[in-house]
Amino acid sequence: MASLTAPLLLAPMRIATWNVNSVKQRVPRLLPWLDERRPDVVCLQETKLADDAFLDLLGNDLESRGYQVAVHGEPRWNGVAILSRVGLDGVAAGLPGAPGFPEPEARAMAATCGGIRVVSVYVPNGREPDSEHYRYKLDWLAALERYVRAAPDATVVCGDMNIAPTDADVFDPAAYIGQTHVTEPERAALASLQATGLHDVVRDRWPDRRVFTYWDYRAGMFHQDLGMRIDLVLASAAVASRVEAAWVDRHARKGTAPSDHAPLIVDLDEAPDGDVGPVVPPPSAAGAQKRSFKLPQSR
DNA sequence: ATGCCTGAAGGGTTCAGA
Repeated sequence: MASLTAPLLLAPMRIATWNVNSVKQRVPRLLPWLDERRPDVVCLQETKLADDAFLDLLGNDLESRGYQVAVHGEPRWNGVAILSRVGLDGVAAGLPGAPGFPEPEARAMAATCGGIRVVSVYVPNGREPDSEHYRYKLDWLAALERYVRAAPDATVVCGDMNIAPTDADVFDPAAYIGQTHVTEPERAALASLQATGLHDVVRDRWPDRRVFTYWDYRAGMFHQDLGMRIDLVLASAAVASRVEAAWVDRHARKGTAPSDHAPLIVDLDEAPDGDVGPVVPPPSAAGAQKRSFKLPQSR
């Protein structure tokens, strides 16, 4: 009876991740976005809601769309969730051995969806280099790396890493010198995490593009495309080999009451080693990706 | 402008975010 499960494990699958900056405020954007993009698995960050409040707010709307829901939140800050309509098994809230500040915070959860171990993470901000919060961030990242090392072959870490991997991932590297998100220890921690065998699938797909996932709300930063790429989908080889499209859904950052982050969308092919060529993203995303390059602007 | 906007909790403001 293995035939009942084997095809399911190889089914095409759309995984998305989105720092929504309060799921309560984002309901008018989240639900239409789910209907438009139809992701099979969604990792959310910064839900900013306790678990019961999340389920009271969205449980029915998500169930009616076919999603099972796993939440790990707090009343006020942080909070992650995983939505899935391809199974939601082995749900684990939190990150074993992760430090707190001082208490453990709701910054990670994992579940197995469609045969893939999916991890939704909201890495601590770090605030100021060398601060207690910065050290907390680095310690937390070390716990994440330990977790990934013990994870199954098919694993994907999705979320807000709060680190720009390289200078190409910030609109003006000079403006960020000495700031969190770009310091060498943070980047080294991220590189070490990736060195466990995780592929940055959006950058892999757009190696030379200006690709951001976060734009400050202030001063027209999004309109000028002055942002950072700090949200990542990091896929193990078994998952990365199936990627047929990986892009930033800039459309979701536009319009009324957006999050300050855009979602990432990754489509997995059904064939692990198929020879299907790259798939062009939907028109709205293709247009966004074709924006002309701009010189970095000083603030 | 060393938080320009947004959100949360709580209370007439402060903290947090990247």
